[in-house]
Amino acid sequence: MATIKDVAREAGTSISTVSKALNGYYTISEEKIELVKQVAERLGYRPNARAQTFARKATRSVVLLTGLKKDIAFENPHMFEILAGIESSLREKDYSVTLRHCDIKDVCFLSREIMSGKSADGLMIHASVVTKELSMILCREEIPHIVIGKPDFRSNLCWIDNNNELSGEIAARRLMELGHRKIALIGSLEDDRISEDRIKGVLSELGEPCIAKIIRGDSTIEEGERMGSILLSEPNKITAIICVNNLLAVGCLRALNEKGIVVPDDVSLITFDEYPLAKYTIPPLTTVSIDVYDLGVQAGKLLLRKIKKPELSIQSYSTLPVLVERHTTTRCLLFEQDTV
Amino acid sequence: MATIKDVAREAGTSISTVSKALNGYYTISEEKIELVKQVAERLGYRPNARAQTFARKATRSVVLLTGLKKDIAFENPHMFEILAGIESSLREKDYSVTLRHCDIKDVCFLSREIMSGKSADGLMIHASVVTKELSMILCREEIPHIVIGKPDFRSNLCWIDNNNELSGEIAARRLMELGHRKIALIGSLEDDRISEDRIKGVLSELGEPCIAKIIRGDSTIEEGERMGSILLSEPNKITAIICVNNLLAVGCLRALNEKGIVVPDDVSLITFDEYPLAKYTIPPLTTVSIDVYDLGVQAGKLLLRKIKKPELSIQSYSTLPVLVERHTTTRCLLFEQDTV
DNA sequence: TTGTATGCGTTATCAT
DNA sequence: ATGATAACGCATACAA
Repeated sequence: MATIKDVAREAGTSISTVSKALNGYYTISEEKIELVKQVAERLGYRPNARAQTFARKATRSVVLLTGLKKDIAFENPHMFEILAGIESSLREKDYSVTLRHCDIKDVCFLSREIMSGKSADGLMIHASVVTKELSMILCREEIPHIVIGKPDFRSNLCWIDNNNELSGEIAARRLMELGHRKIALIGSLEDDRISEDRIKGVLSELGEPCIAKIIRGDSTIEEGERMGSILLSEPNKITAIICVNNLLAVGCLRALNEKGIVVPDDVSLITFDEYPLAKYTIPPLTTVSIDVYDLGVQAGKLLLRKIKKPELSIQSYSTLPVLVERHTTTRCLLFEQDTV
Repeated sequence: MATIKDVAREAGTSISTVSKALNGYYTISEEKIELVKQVAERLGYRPNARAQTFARKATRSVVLLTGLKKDIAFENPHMFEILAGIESSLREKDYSVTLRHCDIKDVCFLSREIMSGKSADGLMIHASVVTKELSMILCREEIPHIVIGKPDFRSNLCWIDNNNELSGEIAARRLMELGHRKIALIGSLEDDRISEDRIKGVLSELGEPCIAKIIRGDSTIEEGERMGSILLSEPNKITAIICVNNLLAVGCLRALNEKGIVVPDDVSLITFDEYPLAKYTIPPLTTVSIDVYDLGVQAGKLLLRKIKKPELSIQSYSTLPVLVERHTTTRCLLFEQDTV
């Protein structure tokens, strides 16, 4: 295996010239650079990454700390989609991600071990494992980091998340645009923060007069179906329903089917996220979705900036939701006639 | 930041003693080991991983080469579940995985770059990006590797996969056990190797007399529905259906529902894989599934062995399918009466 | 059992 | 523009 020494000898120069030539220092003459590159090519020289890492005092890598228990990829594919995004933006700058399983119990120990052991230049940490203690450590020791998801406590952590409240607003606004004025809302229970945020957004956009009813229950298909039936048995005529997630929407769709109500002609239905079922229902669901891949891309870029300039204090970043209009929403003919 | 030098000075010994004490060399006396550990602890000493990596001439890491395009995590969560398994078995031995996007076009270049640049000790490569040329390189240069999935050509590569043919056999056998003798098979098109393997397994177990019909089509819900209807309109009374994958099963289930046929009382239905819909249908699907996480665990272990002993020539390994009996299969009452 | 000395392959500083 | 050389922090062969 050829080393930098061999290249230097063959090219008749010093190793420092070789190093500079290959790393694009502008103090080396064009001819030397050409020469060195040719020799390197001829000898099949590849810089030893381990030595580079050591000499440069930087690994050009970050580690992602997150739960990786069995079935995680099926229960939470979002995380891996984010990971794919992260990888892409890091790769662009010649950085790499390494994956590390992590409990909430050992996140502090691990973070310390990784950073003080210098096995990575920065940390990405899934919000589900961050603690206040960790937040202290990261900030006090000025560790370049970014949390994936919003921590559920106040801190100086740097985090990135999607904006569920905004998603709620977008869903509501779209229904309004389509002429709907009697809108019901099927939510999850109060301890589901995502659900609460979306509901908040919906309400802020809709205003009281348009809300026909809010109803909450467990986040399952069965509960969605139950709540859907309740909604339909009410005297107040509803023209559209917002379901706070996929499972509730599927359940609700079933309830509508059973009662012979045609979607979207009789009632429009809108929900959030692509996963797990949005495109498999009949008709496929209109949703307000997140570009999770892009979330990862942004997370990677942010962390890279923090690594270059640790004093930088970016705090948080939210990605924009997008409306994916499939086949459960349509113009409300009822009110259409009023306005025309 | 304390280095090994500092520890040596504080402990009043040499750095080599410190190194040995901390790395469990048995030539160091108990007392010295105790002393060194205490000093190290007191100084908060952490070995510099970059220096270790350099001195040891090993990174204790492997890289996973696979496609990571947008939406990959939703289209192919299996790969990430495997990844989680890989991480777990590597972590146990203090190794780590780093993730790297890779096209089929640049897999050779990348593999070479990573290995000759010494940025990893071994390679895991997804079958979808391996080529014959790559296979030559890996074997000729004796690169510790393992391919995730079976390469679609003969080679000396080391690979790991699940056994779809065996899955087919298990599905068939289970239906037989339940007393079914008139069984139909809904498959994907001939170019779908997974489908073909499963069909092969089913046929080998079932034998001609039990097969009522084989029908093939595109791997979509709609096609599954179409094929299901065809099956049901035949005069030959079917008591069970095997669908080669989730989408076809869901479509078939729809066809059955439409005709008012009750599953599993009138007809049993069995399919393969958990993803994407097996547990969301009514009733939830009985499937023959793969423990993908375990597939990853095994892959990790195998690669580790290859790294320790590169001359080892393990060639392939298959994981065992498991029957997940949910609610679309039941005993066949028709034939039950005959035999009792 | 312990210590000395060398090597690992680069990068980077400072002369020239 | 080029080169000599000192780091980088640890592991390890060998000497004691």
